[in-house]
Amino acid sequence: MIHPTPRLRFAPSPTGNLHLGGARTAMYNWALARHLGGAFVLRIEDTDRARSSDASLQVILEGLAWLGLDWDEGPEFRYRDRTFGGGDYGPYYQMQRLDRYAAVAERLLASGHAYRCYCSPERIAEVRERQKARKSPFLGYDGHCRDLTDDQRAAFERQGIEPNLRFRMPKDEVVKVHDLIRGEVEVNTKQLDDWVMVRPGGVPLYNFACVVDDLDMKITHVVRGEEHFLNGIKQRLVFAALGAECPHYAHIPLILNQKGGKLSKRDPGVMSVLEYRDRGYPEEAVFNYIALLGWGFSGDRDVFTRDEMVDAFAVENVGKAGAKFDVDKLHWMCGEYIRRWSVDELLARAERWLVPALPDGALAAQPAFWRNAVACYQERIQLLAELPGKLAWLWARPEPDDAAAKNLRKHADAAQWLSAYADLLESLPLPPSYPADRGDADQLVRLPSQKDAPGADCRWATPATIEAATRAHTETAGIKFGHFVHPVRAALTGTNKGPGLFDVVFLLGKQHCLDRLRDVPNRVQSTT
RNA sequence: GCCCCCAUCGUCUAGUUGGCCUAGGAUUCGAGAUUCUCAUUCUCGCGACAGGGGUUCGAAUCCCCUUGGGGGUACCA
Repeated sequence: MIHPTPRLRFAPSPTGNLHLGGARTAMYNWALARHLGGAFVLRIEDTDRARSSDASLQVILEGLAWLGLDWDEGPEFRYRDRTFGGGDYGPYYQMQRLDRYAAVAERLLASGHAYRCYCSPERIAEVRERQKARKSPFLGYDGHCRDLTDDQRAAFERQGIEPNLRFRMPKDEVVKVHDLIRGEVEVNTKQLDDWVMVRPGGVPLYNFACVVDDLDMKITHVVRGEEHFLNGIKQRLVFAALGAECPHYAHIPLILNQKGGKLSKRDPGVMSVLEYRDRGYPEEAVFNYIALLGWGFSGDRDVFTRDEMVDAFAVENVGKAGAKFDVDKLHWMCGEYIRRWSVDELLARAERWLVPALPDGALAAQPAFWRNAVACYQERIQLLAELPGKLAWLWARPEPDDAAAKNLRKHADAAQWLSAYADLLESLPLPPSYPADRGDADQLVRLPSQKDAPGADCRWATPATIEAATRAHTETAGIKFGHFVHPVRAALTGTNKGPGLFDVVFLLGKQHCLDRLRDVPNRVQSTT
């Protein structure tokens, strides 16, 4: 009887980074565990000592934690204010469970399900070459040591050859399995060879260690990539040899890169999840997006919370076809989440990118100012990392880009417009330029919306009053407002895009506005 | 080579027991509206049941073949 409480696990090997594919597998296990009210276990399969590294382990733990895939049991790990892991079925590192594997291996050896193999790697390779040469439909171990006599074995031992342990696969047997995703599948064991369970020296290999652990940890459902499908057959046979029932298996299709091939290191899709974090992808967006890779939340909604996902999730509904990774939609999703945040939330999330980019201590010194600055870009970014670059014109005099320079030259009178406008702004009570103390201006005025701008008694020129004055100015000067705005924005920000012009003027403050309006056109002309 | 799996707009998908599908949503792309630019928002549009055979009164939905993809075939996981 399978354990009554649903128990799922994600069992990565710390031999590389955690990419979106692995994260999705972890997520589906996590979601199913939560959906069923069971436990989510994290187990580290570190038996490949040559390739396992602590760095990889850290990336995996942190990546999972970042995405909010909290594990009930497994390695203990602190992330922000929470501690994950622990549990009564440990240890959760396979290299700490060697005695368990040895004990089970002994059992299998005694029952005849396993046998010692003394073949050298060279001989194995030779066998394979010969098989290939004669185009054998079967490639794999030939069972050379499958039926060694005691004498033969003793002879090998005397030579000092350390054997590995192989699993004695049934010959030509049809194994019928029910996969939660694939349905009924039949596999003939003649495709499979007697695979190695334990290396010479006692470190187990995947298919063996995995079964011992799934058994010991009372795992009820195994959700993993379809590359493990045949492993599922091998593992099922080990469970049977042990007289145990195997868990439910669900083999999900892989995530494909944009060309339809396997995810490779050079594809953006295979960045570590921590790289996504470091590039300013909101974790909710990444979570939401990868949930959609192979699974549909509903017919008419793509954006949902993690609780909603847990509520709706069923492995049976995961598609059978591989899904291609689409950066465009991920980026859209990121923008979608950023726009849904409050401005304060955005500011808090952006801190990590703002602090290193801004002058020392700037953020802490004038939070209201930066709150306004950031608010102007909430609808204009998809990744948090874009913020410093977008805001740079505020503290560094911008070099007009090509499009902006063009706007500055477009009208013959532009230079005059700018200097006249500088005179106008000079007469207005603009807030002082950053980093000077801007008084209460930033507290009183909330950008980019002018809805909650204060009334006429505000001692500062607000975007609304600046706009009114500007419109009046262009009207008397006989300048078309639409034409006027472009060179001004170009002079002030160096680009032809961005926030409303009067938000720009308000944020920039008096001195910077005057400097740029009076200086930039000269510099542009001199460089052309 | 052999084995297994898959197949709806460019992409992610809805379509669960065949009829309500002249195939729905999202994204991308195109057009328009709003507007000081960009962005947001809104409206409209382009765009798919891989092909061929069946079964059936009726198929995107069931069966077969072909084609096309993916995976496996380790002393990796």
